[in-house]
Amino acid sequence: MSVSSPAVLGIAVPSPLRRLFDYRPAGAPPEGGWQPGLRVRVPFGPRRVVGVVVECRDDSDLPLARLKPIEDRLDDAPLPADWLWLCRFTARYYQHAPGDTLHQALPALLRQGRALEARTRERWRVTEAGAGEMPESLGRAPRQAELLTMLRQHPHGMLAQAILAQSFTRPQLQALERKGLVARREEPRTGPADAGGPLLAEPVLPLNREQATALAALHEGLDAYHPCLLHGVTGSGKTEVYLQLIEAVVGRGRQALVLVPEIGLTPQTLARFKRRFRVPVVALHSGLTDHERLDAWEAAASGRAPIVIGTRSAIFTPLAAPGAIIVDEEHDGSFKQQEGLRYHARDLAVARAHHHGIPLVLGSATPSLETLHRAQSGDYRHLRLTQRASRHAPARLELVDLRGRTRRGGLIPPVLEAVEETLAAGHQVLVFINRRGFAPTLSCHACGWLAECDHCDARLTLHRQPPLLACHHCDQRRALPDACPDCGSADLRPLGSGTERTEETLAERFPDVPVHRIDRDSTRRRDALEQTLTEVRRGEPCLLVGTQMLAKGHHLPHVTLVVVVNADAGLYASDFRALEHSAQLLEQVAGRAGRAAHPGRVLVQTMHADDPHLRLLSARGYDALAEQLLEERRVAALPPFRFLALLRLEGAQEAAVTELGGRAAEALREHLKARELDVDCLGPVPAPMERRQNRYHLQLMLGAGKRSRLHEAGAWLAAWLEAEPAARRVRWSLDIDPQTLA
DNA sequence: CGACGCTGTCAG
DNA sequence: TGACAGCGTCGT
Repeated sequence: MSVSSPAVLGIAVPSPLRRLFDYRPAGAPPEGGWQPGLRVRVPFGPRRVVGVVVECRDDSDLPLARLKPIEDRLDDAPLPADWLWLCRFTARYYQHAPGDTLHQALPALLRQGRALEARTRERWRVTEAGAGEMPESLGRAPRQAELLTMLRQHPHGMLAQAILAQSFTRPQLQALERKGLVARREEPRTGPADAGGPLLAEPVLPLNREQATALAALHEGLDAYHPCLLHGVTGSGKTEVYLQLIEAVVGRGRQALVLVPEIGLTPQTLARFKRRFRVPVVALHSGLTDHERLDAWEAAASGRAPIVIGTRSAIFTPLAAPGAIIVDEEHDGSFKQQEGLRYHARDLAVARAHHHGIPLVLGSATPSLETLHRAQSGDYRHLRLTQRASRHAPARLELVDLRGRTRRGGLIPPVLEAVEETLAAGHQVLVFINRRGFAPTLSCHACGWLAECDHCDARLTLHRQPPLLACHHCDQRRALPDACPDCGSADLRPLGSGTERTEETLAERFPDVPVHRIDRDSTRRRDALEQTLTEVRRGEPCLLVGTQMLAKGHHLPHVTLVVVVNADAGLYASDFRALEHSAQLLEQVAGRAGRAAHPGRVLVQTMHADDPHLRLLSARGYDALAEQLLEERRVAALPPFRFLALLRLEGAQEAAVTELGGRAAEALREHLKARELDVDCLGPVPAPMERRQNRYHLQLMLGAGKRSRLHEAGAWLAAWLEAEPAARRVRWSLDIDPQTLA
């Protein structure tokens, strides 16, 4: 087959510019000819960068003579086509620069130009000759003789690493190799995908009727795009369904990709997957080195890794034989990247499963309203798991009215009594408080002064260990003042409670019981969280005080009382998703209670015990509230009934940001009117926290009933901004399907 | 006079 | 985004 050579290569280079750059091919084309997916090194301005060929064409907007030739070709074969497809889809959908998108989706070493090759390890074993009698030639080489003896005891050979660890040397190995007594072999680092034999390393767990029905439904569609919401209460055994689906997928020689929330990729979760299967489970987490990450990427791309499990960015892992995608806790906010390329891994999972024609499972006890809506409208199959393994009904939320009650460390007397009773019964208590630090802020009792950040429109949080005032939105840290900077009074008092203060109060009140605090400050040390949880799982009575970190994933079978210090944060927030997220969080926290032999109680402190949403959640649970919220969204024309995009603008000078925002809105409105596009444009309005890190934040909201219209308007706006000189002094980004309006 | 920082421009 | 040029300020 002759391969024609294109005159022009459209190349994605690492830059925020939303276009490809054209180059002329140079040097020998690879065996398969020039193709999208090949990496090249190209001159770009004063730099040399690694780019990826995206288009092979015969013409360019520029005269061919003005195009620079590429400097170097880095690959013989293109990067995986499924990966390139997803990157291009992502760049288009999120209106992001193609080069930047591709680079973000590539392991660091590939980004730097490193070759993509299977990383191997070296195994040595004795040859037939070496297995016979000890040759005389080794009479004067005692170490070689010892080495040979050792290798003879390992019929499957030994890794070079292990041999060298026994203080043998490489020259000794090579000497034996020259004598034909031992041989070396390179083997893949992760074992071969299929060594024959059974797939499972442990038996499957028996399924209840609902699980069996769900699994059967999933089995029906193994060869087609088949999206399902696996809607199962905490403890209903979603993971077992995933595991048995994966068994079927891998059994057919395909690969499964599992996405989990950032907080969900715990050693425990991973251990459960690894325990079940005899095939390699590749985990992609933040702790990997660049080499390990490249290794994992290669293992997935080559098909050697049948099971890939990872957080948000793992959606960009290429797969040789995709068989299913599972998104666990699909409602979790960590699937949405909140800066730069603002993609949602769950939504990309949907697109990817559709592209490959494979099943997709979105699992959650508290599905996002988006997913719930699509399940109800028939886009997704709705599979429910309502039974808990423990046979106790999920704990109901009991609302505790805070009005007019004195609080100690955030807790009122009847709640403290409930804590006492639970501890006395030999159980554990979890106190959930969504504020780090000692207290939300410091105030002057004489004049009402509040400690505020110099760089943000925010209060400084009071910390006690170490004692300081810190801003949770920027890096400002200040020493504690001795007196009020306004009136000089020395009567400065903490206002409200954070984890540190609640911990302190509880430790004073219950001196005989250990109090463990779990938040970002206390678990900064690696493994600190796992250590504490191991301790807690031993089951001795104790108190756990923590933030969101505690709400998700972790099994705490001895906790029978959960206290939510304050449920009001999301109740009346301006963000239209705040209530949904609050309800999900409360339900998740409640799910921590009473998983073992004892039923649980969940006490929810609130200033708004009469709030209808809160009452509905308490009386009838998340599903009922979700129905209500969906109805409200429909009436208000908000997602999932309408599609949104948010233009965020930020800059050091307020005037420049405001001016640009105003003109962008005006230009867009004119365009929408002229083209009769059914898209509305709200703003510009200051962002909820207008000043952050001394930068002003402004936003413009676009809404449309049809995705294609929104897309068109967004693309036009991005193009306008790129062509606008004033936009260079203001940082701007387009957030398609924004998760929060902050 | 050179060191430094700010701003504007350009990238095929 | 990042490299660099052009320009102004400042310190010795």
